[in-house]
Amino acid sequence: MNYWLMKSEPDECSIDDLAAAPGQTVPWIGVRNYQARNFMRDAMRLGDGVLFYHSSCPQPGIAGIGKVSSPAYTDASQFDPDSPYFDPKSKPEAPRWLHVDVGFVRKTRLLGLTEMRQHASLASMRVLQAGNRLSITPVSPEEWEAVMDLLD
DNA sequence: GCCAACGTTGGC
DNA sequence: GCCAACGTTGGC
Repeated sequence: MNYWLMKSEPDECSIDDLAAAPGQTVPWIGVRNYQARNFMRDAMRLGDGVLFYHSSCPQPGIAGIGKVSSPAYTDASQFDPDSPYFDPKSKPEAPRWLHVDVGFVRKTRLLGLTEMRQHASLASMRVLQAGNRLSITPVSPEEWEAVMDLLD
């Protein structure tokens, strides 16, 4: 069992959108960063825990809990010229980009970024490191537990 | 809207 | 394979 923090812009998909989605599951399409892709392809397992993080919004922070609900599979949007995620260099016989599905577990209070920074127990989290831009980052069991303690 | 960080691209 | 230019992310 692994744990992850996954960033989503609430304008595109908020924790409420995830809860309201068919099957309470959304395909995590649009990842166009190799490190993040490799996490999905090589390290994610069904049932892994997900901290659902709202980014690029007035109140960035952890907004809920999700879970990995599919293995990694081809992201079809890379072949769609009308998609903002279109990648003209990706070939159907060798797809570059993959994604998993993420399922809803529960909504939490918003654990804001500024509050996260105030807790020494979270100081090691990748999302808090200067210059971090990765949309998917691993979370250690200790970090996961510390977040759960703060959410309860 | 600013800007720091950092990944990607492409010329050489 | 180096590295400057450029684009993107994302908090503020």
